[in-house]
Amino acid sequence: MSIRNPKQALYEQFAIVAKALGHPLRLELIEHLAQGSRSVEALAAKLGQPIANISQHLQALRRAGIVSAERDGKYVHYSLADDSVLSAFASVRSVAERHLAEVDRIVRDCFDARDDIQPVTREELQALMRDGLVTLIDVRPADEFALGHVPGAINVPLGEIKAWSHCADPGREIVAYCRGPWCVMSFEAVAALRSVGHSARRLEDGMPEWKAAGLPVEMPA
Amino acid sequence: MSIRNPKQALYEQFAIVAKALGHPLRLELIEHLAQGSRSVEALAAKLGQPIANISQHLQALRRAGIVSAERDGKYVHYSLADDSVLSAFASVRSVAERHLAEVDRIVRDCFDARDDIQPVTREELQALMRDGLVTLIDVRPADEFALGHVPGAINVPLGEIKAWSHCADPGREIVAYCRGPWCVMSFEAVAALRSVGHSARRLEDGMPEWKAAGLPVEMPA
DNA sequence: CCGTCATTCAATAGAATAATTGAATGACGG
DNA sequence: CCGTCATTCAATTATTCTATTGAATGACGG
Repeated sequence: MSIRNPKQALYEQFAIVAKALGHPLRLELIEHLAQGSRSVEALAAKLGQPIANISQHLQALRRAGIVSAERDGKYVHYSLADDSVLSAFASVRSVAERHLAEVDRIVRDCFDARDDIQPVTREELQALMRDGLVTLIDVRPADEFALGHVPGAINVPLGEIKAWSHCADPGREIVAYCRGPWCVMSFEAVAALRSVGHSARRLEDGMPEWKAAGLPVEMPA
Repeated sequence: MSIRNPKQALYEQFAIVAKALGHPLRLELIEHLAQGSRSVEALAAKLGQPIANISQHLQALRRAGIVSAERDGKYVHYSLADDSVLSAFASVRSVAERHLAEVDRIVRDCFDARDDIQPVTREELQALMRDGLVTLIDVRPADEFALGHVPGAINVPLGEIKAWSHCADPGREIVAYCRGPWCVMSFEAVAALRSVGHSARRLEDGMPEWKAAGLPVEMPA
């Protein structure tokens, strides 16, 4: 073991944080925790993974200071340490988006048919909502909607989008949002709505980014 | 191999980037590359590591889109892909600084004696330089100074600081900067200058951050 | 065309990480 | 106090990562 100067010791700590971000499952955990705090069991169900595996990944994230855990009776609720985690995630994503050819390829293959849909910015949406010009739908599952959503949004989980679209006013534009910038749900919702003749667009990013931008969040009683 | 949906495929790419940041040596490479582009050999010398090892780490960084390589005759010059890398590094650092107790400990143990020195902000420094009130020194090695420095700064590598301090005007405040926020050199320079009676402070962050903020950089012919 | 030199590749051994399984812990409810 | 249930721990195996060594590549200079 070589003698470490303070800088190297610090860099080892920074590396612990980066390493904790360096696994797709853990990134997905962060995305879900960004919606609100969750028990181990709930996260395991969302990700379709064994509980012990999720528990260990969560502990890795906790050791890196990325999430914090709070015991509540039988359950342990995990949540993101703070918004700096989201911004670290966003920075890493930005590097990948700019410089990895594989990211380009995936986006082209899977999202390209939909890239003519210019996302609505948060400012734009606020203006549209203020003027009552659009219907805003939150396509996340009901439990995530319940943990906080954009004021005025109605919850239409992805599975119910087809049924809901028949009742919606066809002359009114629809804006959809979900968990975050690369969450497929809002892409799919917009595609489904457009396929039955609705005018629909995505909101840029998702709920966590809305909240991190300091915009109001509605929480059901 | 399980079937991957597009989101998981993207998250694997993001994880590649984060994983590449997840090693202390690679973080140190990024710090050095942030000063300017470098050959493999030069980086190996700076880090005191075998060339083959550095070469492999650089290739890991390149696969993650973090650095780019350009052949120039016998030499291959590596440089940072762009400023998004610096901001990713900064985000990771920020998470570690906020949430890792070990980072606190290291900073307390190694930098605490100097924490009464409020760093000078970039704006403050610009005003002070405009009014000619301070002497600005760049305590990095001469080769890094040559790759770009703050206009008006004079190069006083750390080893020469003691000798230089005798010639410096004792009535004039000195501001020192180096490679970045946790580069020890400017801390040590300030400590050395204060120990011989000078009034000295650190600039916040270092050269790469100055440049990333869009401020002017002086490059010798 | 050949030697030199910077860099990369290939192969190895050792260390760390990931997923799985089953057992242990710790808190609630009767 | 006992059974139940959410979570964590411990142990195992397979995989990946790291550092080192020595050989291969590729470009320059004579």
